[in-house]
Amino acid sequence: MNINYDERDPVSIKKYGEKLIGSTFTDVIREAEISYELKQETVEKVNKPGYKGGVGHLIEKYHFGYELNSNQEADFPEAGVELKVTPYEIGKRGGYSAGERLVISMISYEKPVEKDFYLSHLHNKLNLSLLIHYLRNRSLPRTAYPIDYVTLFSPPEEDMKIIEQDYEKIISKVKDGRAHELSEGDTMYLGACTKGSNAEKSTVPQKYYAQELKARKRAFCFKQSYMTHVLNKYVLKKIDTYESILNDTQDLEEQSFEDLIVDRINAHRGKTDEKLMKEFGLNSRSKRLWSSLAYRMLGVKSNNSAEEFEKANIEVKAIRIEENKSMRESISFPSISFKEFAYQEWEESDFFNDLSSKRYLFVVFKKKGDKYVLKGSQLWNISNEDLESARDGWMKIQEVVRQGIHLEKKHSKNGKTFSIENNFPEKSANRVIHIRPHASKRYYELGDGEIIGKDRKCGDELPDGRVMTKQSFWLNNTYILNQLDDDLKE
DNA sequence: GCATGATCATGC
DNA sequence: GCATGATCATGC
Repeated sequence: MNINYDERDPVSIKKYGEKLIGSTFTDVIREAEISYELKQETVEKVNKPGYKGGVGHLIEKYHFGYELNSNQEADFPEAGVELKVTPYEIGKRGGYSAGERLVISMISYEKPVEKDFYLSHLHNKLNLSLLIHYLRNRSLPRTAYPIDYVTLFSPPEEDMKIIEQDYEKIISKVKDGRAHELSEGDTMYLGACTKGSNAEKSTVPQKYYAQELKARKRAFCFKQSYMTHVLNKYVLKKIDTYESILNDTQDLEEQSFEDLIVDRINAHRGKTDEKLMKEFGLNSRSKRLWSSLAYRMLGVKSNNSAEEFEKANIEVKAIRIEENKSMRESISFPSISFKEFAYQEWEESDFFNDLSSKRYLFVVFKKKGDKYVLKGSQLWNISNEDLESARDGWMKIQEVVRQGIHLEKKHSKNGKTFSIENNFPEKSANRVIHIRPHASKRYYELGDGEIIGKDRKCGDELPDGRVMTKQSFWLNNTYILNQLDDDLKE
């Protein structure tokens, strides 16, 4: 490959990058100006199961011809362009999503924070990126992944406003010596994600602001949900399907996005479900009713989704509190694949990624007579401390799966029915999470040849080959109730 | 009254 | 067809 581009010109860099479209990483290595032996070695190395985050390096080194640097400047300083090689995936239902969050730069605990976002090194790095998207298909070796899209991307002004607010929120924790309280779910589009293999190895003193307190190593990133939006809107150029909550960026001059959405809901405090239904012209008592009410209060007219919420991974969750102050439902997560779960690291698990980066907008209704009255709303995400508790529960459940779960038939007293009991920790064993079935029918293959249930799709294979009904992690209803602001519970 | 396994039912 | 919000049934 003849390396030929103008490193001062973003468009020239992009044009040169576009030569990659249609290639795989094997092709990139094949074109490199290195010995045959080294090429062989490189392919082998990249395809090893544990190989980390390096396919981007192949492109930097062999296609663009520069050595990687981890300095604070952009990769092409004269053009102000940062090169980002990042995966995307095609879901079961044909939707496109970002494969990962996009890491931008480390958060330093050793230097004073840069107070002005627009003058910060971070802004310099995220202002203009050359995104190179490859399709990740886990059934193929890594070097066979195809490079499909090359796109210059700058966050639009309305996003930059929110990114700035996110930045302020993150640096104010660092500045207060509270970096140990940072969490990716604290913010909207720009997150503070963990870095390093795990908490034991990657916790360091907050040298500049609180030497005595250690905090997890973290980096600024664009959240995965934000990158999914970028992929669909700017890379694939799909037509926008989500309504916005913000009318224009003016909305953010006076208050933060968080305050704005909570205020919009809270303006309706004290109204009954009946009254709200009438006000918004909703008449069906379907299971969508509660979230529909929330979106209408937010000013979203048609859908049960909003652009900002999709980008920020905010989920609207209606919470109904009974007259005895209990809450019926726990909050479910996508079902588990036991074979993956059994030997996964916590911070690489789907559950961790989901739980730590997700935010909920709780819209709380309290039962009064035969009606529900709106108490208000609260934007919530799990604290770092509680995430540790969840980790503890997760690991105990994982241990049961590794040991080989006990499954036992238990007949009811009259002998007419039976259930399959397991030895997962019970709900009360962990403050934050529990595990429970989530499928339309039960399905078990008990290993002795006995099959219970008809629909194999409702089951999930265990590492030892047996099958049990699909299970999900749930946030305990008692925990959620405990997290609500006092005035929402009264 | 709650825990736990099980299932319903809507909407994409 | 499937994910997921919602709810049920049994037993303590």
